[in-house]
Amino acid sequence: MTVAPHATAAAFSDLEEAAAIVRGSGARLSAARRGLLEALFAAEGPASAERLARSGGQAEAADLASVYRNLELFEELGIVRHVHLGHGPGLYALARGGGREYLVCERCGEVRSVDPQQLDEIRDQVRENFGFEVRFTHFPLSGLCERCARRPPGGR
Amino acid sequence: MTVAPHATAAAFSDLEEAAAIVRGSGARLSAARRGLLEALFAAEGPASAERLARSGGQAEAADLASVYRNLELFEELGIVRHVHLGHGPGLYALARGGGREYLVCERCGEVRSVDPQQLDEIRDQVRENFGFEVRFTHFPLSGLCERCARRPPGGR
DNA sequence: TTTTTTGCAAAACCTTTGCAGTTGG
DNA sequence: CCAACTGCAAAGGTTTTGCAAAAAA
Repeated sequence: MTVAPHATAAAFSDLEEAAAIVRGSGARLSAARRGLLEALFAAEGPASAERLARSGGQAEAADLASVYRNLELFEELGIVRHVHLGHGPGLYALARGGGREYLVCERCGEVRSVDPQQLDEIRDQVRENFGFEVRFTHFPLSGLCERCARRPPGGR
Repeated sequence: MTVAPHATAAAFSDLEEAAAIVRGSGARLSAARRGLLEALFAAEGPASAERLARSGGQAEAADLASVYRNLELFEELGIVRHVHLGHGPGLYALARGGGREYLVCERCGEVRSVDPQQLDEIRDQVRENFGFEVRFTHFPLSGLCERCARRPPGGR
């Protein structure tokens, strides 16, 4: 239930800068870590550990255990963030640009990624009514997309 | 990712009426199912399959596979609903009284269950801005509770 | 009796952990 | 060289599936 404590968002705009953060933390920049950074920069959206392991550059997929360990490290360093979009594995993405927030359709699985400020009005309202400081970065805003909301329930 | 299609919420107010729904659907009212219904009615809040299996009335815990199969059946019949409150197992509760919606604190795990109408203002706003029909019955509204929001990040 | 349901065992899925060997600095 | 890191293998927690035996109608 509890979320991993993540450092304040790191500032980096390319692979070299991300690598520098790793080195700067005292951790080693191994081949596996470089490969994982490549995979993260190559991904267009949040990707599973499995998918990142396969796209690391090398022909053979990287070891999943190491991928998870390194994603955890990167998350502590503020390079990566992970999100749970419904059921299925957690998805990891670079923690750039203030982060995205997510809306997911429970019925069809459609994922909409939005800029945090678009949700500020809603954030204000939840804060007023419940004292909750809402964020949809780790668990998304969940509901029915426009299309699914129009179809009657039970329809798949 | 996709959510099980659930029938329109069934109307029942005690174990006998829930049992009648099971029978009425053509399914058999076995001892295991009666025990699971008892466990559901005895639970004060959403409970894991594991916990329900242990509290079915009998001394020995019910078989988990059967519990999951029956919870799925009950969900199709509109007797039960399940919710994912953060990490950890799914939690199951009777689908009575229009259902509750949930706010969960990402940091401390605090769960706040609220009446759906308390969220109508927020629902309206999300519908206007994104066309999304939001509901926090299956995946909760996630954020920081008042107390945690005041503590600086990284503090566990 | 016949069809449904159970209980057990096994597997599937995602993630974590232990450990001996390898590698980065 | 030595601590940090990897790869493999195994286990952990949750949920699903296959199947023969048991129970409901």
